[in-house]
Amino acid sequence: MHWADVVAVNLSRRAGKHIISTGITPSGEFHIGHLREILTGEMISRAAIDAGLDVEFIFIVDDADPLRRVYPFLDEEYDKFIGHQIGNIPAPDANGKPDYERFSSDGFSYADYFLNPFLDALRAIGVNPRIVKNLAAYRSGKFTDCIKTACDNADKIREIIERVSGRELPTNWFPYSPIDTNGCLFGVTVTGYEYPLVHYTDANGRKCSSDITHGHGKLPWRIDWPAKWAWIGVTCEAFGKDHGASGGSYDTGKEICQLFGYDAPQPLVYEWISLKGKGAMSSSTGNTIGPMEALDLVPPEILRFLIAGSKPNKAIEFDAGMSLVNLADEYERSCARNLADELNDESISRRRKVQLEDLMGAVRLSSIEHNSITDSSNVSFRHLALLAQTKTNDEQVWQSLALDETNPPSDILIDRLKKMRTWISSPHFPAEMRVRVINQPPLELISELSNDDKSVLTNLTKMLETCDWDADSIAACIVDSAKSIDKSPRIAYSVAYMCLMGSKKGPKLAPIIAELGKQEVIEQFSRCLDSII
RNA sequence: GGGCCUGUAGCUUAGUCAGGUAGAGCGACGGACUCUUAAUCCGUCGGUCGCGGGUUCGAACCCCGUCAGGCCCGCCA
Repeated sequence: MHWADVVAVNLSRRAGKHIISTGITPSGEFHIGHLREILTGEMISRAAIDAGLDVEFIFIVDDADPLRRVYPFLDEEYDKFIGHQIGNIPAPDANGKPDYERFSSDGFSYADYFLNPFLDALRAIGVNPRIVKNLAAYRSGKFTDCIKTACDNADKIREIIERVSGRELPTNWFPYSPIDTNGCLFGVTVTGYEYPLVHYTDANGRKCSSDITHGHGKLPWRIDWPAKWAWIGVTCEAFGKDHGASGGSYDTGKEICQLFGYDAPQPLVYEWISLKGKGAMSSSTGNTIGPMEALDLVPPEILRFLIAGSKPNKAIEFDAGMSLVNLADEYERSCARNLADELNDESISRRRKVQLEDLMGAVRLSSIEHNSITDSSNVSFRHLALLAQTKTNDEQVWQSLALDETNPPSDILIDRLKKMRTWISSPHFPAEMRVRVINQPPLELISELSNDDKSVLTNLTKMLETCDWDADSIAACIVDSAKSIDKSPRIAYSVAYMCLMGSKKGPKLAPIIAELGKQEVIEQFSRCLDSII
């Protein structure tokens, strides 16, 4: 059974409505690591819906969190906003300076600046969660009951965190952080509590009070999280391994949640996505591929397939090079198979059956539209990469695929080709996929040629001299050059690839030769022949 | 220091909860096809399951130890 279906089965033991939750702090550029958070939750939602449950999928935006430091992409001016809630400070402009004008005119915040493009990417990928903004929830009083419970039970919460996480909290620790009169969360020390007021001193030592029912503050993360479970009614949440480690915030949250009179949601811990050969993804070091950048290169269903096809506890190494080709082609191959039929075959082993079920689940959860037919383009990535490189305009590509007005290319295929062209012109496109023609004899390869190979090459060169310069005629020449000495056309293709591209294999050759021009090809073949002798 | 996760074929991995002949996909190799030759089809090769002990009739799986990588024990999410 697919991992998302396993979670759905577990959820079905709990009656009533299910709320599957995800959450991210928009403190900087989003990257595809964040996509795993969202997609893991979304796929559980789909599986739960398929299992007949009443399900809502939500995305909590943690815009009540403070700006922690001036990130490299920010101007020094942001220094004064450190400790301020990111949903309550201006977004950076093109130069990284705070855009006060926009913030005061339409309230466009730092959090919105990073969140909005991510939401666009989510739509493109078929994810449409209900958005819950944390800051607004605090301000509208959604957290009030939980804040009161937390303040009333400060000692119990302290005990839970100290026992479960094994760390000692400072003596002045308090389970609620008010913002000071400037809106800063840092440097504030709570000195007393008399409902509904908390008394505190700010960074400058001034004594102030804050009414906890007004939402001018924030619960620390380890309390904020279970409080959200309680007021929203979250029944399942997928979260990263950082939260999932024992003694981590899920463990403490599970117990704190009980104080709010609520049972913790079903957890699912997922691993990080890293960039192949570059380690973990990090916004601050620039070691990221943003979801938007990824979507320019990778068809959304393939991105879904990446997540759906790996068990959540497996680390994913993403790279936009050869792995992407393999991933995309695996998706296409899987779509082309009739997995249901294969599964019905009584003779397959139990093991095989499990594998087929998992694959079928992964394909099912990869379609952009829930339970639509698969988003297959029916053309392999490899083949499309080749066509996109050898055909300058799209019409020629469609022609080559035998598509015309009566049988037009699908929207998916049109989108794929567009992305393929972007990918080809990007630095991510792998060198081994690039069609490149050489003009020097590849001496090392040629030295291995047999006598048959040499005769075929001689024949081919001669035949091409009198050949009509179109793909069909050239293809015939290639075949005949081998046939004329009773050899497989394979030999002819192989020597031609070696001489023209320096490899033993390659993309469909005749159209490429046709585009190269007769003189160029014959000269290169001749140079190769000369260097053999 | 304490805890958690991961380690299985060249690569990606299933199988570990419930011990019972190590299974796939890709790649590689071989073959077929007068041939969309980076396609398709058929076939073959490939594994001391990180390492060492233990329990057991039997261990990838359970137990102990050990090595490697990652993570948590922050007002971080």
